Amino acid sequence: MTQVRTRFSPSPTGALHLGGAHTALFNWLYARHFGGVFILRIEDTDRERSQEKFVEEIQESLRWLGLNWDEGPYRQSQRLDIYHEYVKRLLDSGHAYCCDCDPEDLETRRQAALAKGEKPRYNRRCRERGLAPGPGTAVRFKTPETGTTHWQDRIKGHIAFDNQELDDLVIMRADGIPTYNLAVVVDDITMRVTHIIRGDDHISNTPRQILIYQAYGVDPPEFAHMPLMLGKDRTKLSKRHGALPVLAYREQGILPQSLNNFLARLGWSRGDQEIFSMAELIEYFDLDHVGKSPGVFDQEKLLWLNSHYIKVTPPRELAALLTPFLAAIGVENPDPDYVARIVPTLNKRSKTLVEMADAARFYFLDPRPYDEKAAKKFLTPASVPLLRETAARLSALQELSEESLTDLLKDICADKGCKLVDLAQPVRVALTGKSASPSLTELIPILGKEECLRRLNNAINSVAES
RNA sequence: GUCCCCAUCGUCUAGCCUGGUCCAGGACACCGGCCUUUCACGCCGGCAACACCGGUUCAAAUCCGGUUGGGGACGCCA
Repeated sequence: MTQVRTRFSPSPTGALHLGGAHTALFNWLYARHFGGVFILRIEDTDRERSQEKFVEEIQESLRWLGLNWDEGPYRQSQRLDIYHEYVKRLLDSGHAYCCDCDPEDLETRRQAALAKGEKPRYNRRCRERGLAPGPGTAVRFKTPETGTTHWQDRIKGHIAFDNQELDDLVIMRADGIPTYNLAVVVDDITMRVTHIIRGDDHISNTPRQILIYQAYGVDPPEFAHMPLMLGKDRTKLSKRHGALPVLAYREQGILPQSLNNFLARLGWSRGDQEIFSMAELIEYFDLDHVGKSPGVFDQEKLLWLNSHYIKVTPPRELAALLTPFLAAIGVENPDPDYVARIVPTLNKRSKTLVEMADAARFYFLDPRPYDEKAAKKFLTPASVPLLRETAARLSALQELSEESLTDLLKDICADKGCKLVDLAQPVRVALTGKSASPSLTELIPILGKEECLRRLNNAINSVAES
């Protein structure tokens, strides 16, 4: 069996979005599953809209997701000579012809046809004129006027188009730049791509491309058209649905593994399994279990996966990922050991690294000013004796451990005749500034005795002042 | 409009190819409860779907046809 070769071929006209990441992932997984080659190809034949910064951003996005490529990035803009040669071959073999129709005229005809509810199609004015190549002359593919073009799609099954439905598409513009359909085919032939996995919005391009393969006498690769990802309103996913560029998810504190797992499970499944490591994804991924129907992007599920991965990622590892987010709340260069210690107290209560950094604030910064509602409710004159007692006993405590602290808190309650919650909440606000936090018995040892005493006293003073 | 694709809980999906084990399973979300020093986690339970019509068959979520609905494509964009 020949080696599997897949490719991801974005056009750098914008940032890499979820949909792009989805197809990139499927191509990557398929290649990795079969020990094949994953190629990155930049389709930048649209000079107007292509931008170098997007080429960079796309690569950065793929790197973040861990979707490494084995070849490329190739750029179509640097392969013009190859396309010219291939166009010439089509011209020479009579599979293509030159066309000097006025683009503006064509455009008005198109609009008119669409307005009348007809399928816009080129009238083939130049098909038999035998025009010679030259300035102002585009090249069109001579599509067969009869017959059908069909293929066995690896996801959708058998698909057929009447050749009559296709028209003589432009394969090279008047300025000598090839169009998408020509460039893809030439690239996929020369790069020996074996499987084309792409969004099903490309289905209608496929018969045209197959015809071009046939004109070159080359067997087309396998096609697999994956269902599109839709927004909540079931239309093509876009910004309005809250779908963001891939890198925006990184900024929001989503782990790459969460996004990969999410994207993999959208359209593909393996029984009831929801959680997949990258290794499992590579091991199990196949085209046979890719569904045919489109899926809706569900932010909630992504967050659920993210909270899962935040929980299971080893503290040291997560600490490293969290550190950049700590910088955002003003904590620069924190001690890695200290961060690793706080992680286990926060990972069950955070859905994103942004949330986690926010919840970690009190570990680094003074809890004042206290959360207004929390202070009003719990830092009351009545709580002062409890805070004093806690400070006194804490100061006398030899060893800060969960057990000793649990005992300490319970003893105070027993002596003062109060419920644990009535003691814990004022202490919590004093130490963290909020009414919700990690458990006191795990946070106190991390803050340390001195710091806790300091905060307790500050809280007592703040009650006195108010 | 024309062509193409699709159709199981609100969402992601298993099951469909190789009809019966499915009065349809899992997960997210949601709603209860338990646990509990707060918030979470966790655990237990609940709600909730085979788009519709017809056909084939002893038997259909599963096969066939149609209807409806949704999506996509119709560029000298990709």
